[in-house]
Amino acid sequence: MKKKKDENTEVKILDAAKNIFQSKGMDGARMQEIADRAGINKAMLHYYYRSKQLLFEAVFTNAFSLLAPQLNAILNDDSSIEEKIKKFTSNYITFMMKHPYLPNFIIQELNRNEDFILKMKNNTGFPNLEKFKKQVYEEVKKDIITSISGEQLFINTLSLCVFPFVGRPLIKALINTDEVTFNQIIEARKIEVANFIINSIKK
Amino acid sequence: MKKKKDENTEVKILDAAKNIFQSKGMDGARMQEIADRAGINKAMLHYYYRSKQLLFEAVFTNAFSLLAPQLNAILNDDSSIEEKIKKFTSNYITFMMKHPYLPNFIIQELNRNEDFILKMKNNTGFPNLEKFKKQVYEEVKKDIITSISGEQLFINTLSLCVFPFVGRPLIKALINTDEVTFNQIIEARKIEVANFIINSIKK
DNA sequence: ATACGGTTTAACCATTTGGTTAACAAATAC
DNA sequence: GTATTTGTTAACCAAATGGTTAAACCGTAT
Repeated sequence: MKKKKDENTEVKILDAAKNIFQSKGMDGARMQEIADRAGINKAMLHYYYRSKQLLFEAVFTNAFSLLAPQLNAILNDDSSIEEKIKKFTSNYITFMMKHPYLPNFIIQELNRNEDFILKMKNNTGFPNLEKFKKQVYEEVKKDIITSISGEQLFINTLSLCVFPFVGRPLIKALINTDEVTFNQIIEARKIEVANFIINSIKK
Repeated sequence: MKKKKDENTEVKILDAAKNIFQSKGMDGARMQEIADRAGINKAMLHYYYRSKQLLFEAVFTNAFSLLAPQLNAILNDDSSIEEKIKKFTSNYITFMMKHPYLPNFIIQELNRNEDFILKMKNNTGFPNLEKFKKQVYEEVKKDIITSISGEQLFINTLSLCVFPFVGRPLIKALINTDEVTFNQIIEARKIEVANFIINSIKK
């Protein structure tokens, strides 16, 4: 089987690249460091991925397509807004606790190169908010929840879930707490965030 | 007056460095680009600030001390929690609309080098949450607001204010909107966020 | 006028960095 | 078995980059 070796190497490279890019960013990452981490010669990086830019894009796309379906699945299921909020916050916070590097990586790199998101948008599976927005509109009309736009509710929910991960060092310093306690606070948010939101919008 | 010239240059450098560092980050910034932007010779950067690292730290400290007092002022004044939330969200969002680069810069660089925050903590004027926490505790006890910890309420408030600026490109893509509309949404949040929070915690 | 201090510049330097090459190794095909 | 393709490496390269230096500049005091 001739594929054995190169598949291994290709995966090893991607894993190493993931690790380095996600902790140091595109600009901070060094090709040599990626090669070292993968335990192979630097030339192999170019053999499999041609350039730093392309290797980076592979990592980024990979990371993004890990995050996007999570959003989509919940936004488009058939439960009520309240149910959706509960599922979303709990799932998303759990997910990010497993991949704490991810949100920051994606946000950081999207800020560095805004055009990047366009490539993602063209991918199938890019999250679509239409159903959620319509649903919010309906529930507001039926007086189930207070008057709020789908966009604002979505931004609020996303902010409450993601920001503690992105702003971790800042928040940790501001509330003057250590790593362990901070993780407990995050853990508590799996439920707290949903309650906070629902408390706010439920009539 | 011999100070005239160098003060000008020093300030010109800091301004240019601010601009470059805040849009490209420490790793992405180039000393030559900073010099070009300041309209001076690259050697001057080292004459006034010795190294890239020190120049960066000057910019960072500068940026941070622009943000910190904002927090402190509101957290330590004598109004009720509800008043504080209102002031805080409105002030903070207004502030960030004026400096849209700032939150991302600070968060990005704190993630790159977590030790950095320690230096900031030693500065006088680093925000202190004690009063706010005590106040939340009291208002919960008096049944003015629902049961919530000061930390969680603070994290929620900060998240709702800051995240839309940090995650701007991502959110813009997700809610599928253009720059102008997005700015309107942000503008609306000056009031929306406070209402959202107060709705949630007020009994 | 001249000597002196800080300021500014062009040229230079060592190192790092992304990327290439040419030769070697190891499968696979014939 | 041998030719051929694929995978891997060490050595190399040019460009970029942070930083230095030595000389020039310029306002001021003597």
